[in-house]
Amino acid sequence: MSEDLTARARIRDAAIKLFSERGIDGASIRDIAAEAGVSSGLLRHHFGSKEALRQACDEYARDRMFALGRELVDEVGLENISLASIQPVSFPLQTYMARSMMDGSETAVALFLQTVEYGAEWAKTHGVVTDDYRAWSAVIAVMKLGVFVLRDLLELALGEDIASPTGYARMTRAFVDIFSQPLLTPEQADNLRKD
Amino acid sequence: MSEDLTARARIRDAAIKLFSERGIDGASIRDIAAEAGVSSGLLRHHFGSKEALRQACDEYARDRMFALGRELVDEVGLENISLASIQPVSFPLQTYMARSMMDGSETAVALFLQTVEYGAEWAKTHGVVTDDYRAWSAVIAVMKLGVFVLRDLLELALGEDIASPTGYARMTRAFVDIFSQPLLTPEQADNLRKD
DNA sequence: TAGACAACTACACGACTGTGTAGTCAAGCC
DNA sequence: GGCTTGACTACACAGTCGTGTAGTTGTCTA
Repeated sequence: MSEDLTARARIRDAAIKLFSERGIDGASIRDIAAEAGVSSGLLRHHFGSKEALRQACDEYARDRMFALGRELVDEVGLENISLASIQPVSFPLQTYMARSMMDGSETAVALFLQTVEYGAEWAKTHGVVTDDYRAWSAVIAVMKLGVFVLRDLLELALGEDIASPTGYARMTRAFVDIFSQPLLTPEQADNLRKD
Repeated sequence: MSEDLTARARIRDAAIKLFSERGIDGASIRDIAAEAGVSSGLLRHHFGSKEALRQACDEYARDRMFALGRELVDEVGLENISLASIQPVSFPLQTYMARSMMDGSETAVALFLQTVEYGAEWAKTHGVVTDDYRAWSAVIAVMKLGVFVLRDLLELALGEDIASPTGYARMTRAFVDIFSQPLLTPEQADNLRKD
């Protein structure tokens, strides 16, 4: 939250931080203003209302994430993206977006539905075996969001910050381990499908 | 919320319902009292404070879930439990517990850590391939909780209530599909592990 | 130099929060 | 009968919330 940002940008960054940590209702405009080092009146002057501030944060986070994605693809090409390299910037944005989705914000929910749609298409064209691509994609999507929304619990279980290099590596490897081996045998799967 | 329950039980059930839907901070004691059909003073008379009410709900939900699990194992044996049969009763309790975990309640967080511990042991004894059982179990646990905490989003994507028979079946089958086939090839997994 | 206008602050408002207090009412016991 | 006790309600209190309003400052420009 450096001083060379405009007050408007500092307010927006503070809002993204506190909304992420406490949820929309849990972060008051007075807290956000204090975090940004301005009066609550100035927040109101720049954004009009708490709801408008939240919308501005949503759109900023969404556009910034898209821009980051494009930059990365342009720079290094799609096939050899290093997850670790984008993490420091994209992580707070993803965390905010996950929380905003949970709180039902319009822009965030639209992005979620779009992601589910994309995931379903991906599954179709990549040989995923299911007869309900939408459900498959939706469940994957909420499970992924769970990691962001329940970050505190995850860190408690791991004993370290998942934004730290080692914590992030442990989480990433766990994902790889989970999604590279089947947890159910074909027989177990068939049995469960009968219920 | 039937009338033949004691007022204390009605308040507790109403609290579990509203805490689940709106989170701890989002549900006021006046709303809970109204949902239970009593005055807010009576809520206070029975539970002393909002915090104590939340603790009572935590312990009730935990004990009830344990009891349900025991009953089920005693009745039908471990190997042929039908998921659908316990769903109507256990679902609200799990939803409440997930939300309470997210809100950082002590009893709920303790249960979460216990679950992660149990999951790690399960992975060890069931041939899961990973060199960080705790991380593996923790990530699985938060992903599973994500489904409860982000239930609204999931239902929006599916277009139906996941407590409905068809919605619940779609979700369960998606889980089966996801966890019965690897999403990453061994080569992809090895590449990601190098990051 | 005067005026316009954006950036910014201070303060008061009504609504809602959890909590505290006083009191009513009916059932059980001496 | 009187008396205690637990279930229950009504209401007031202080604090915090989002919002509204009035006013100050500084900078650009006609």
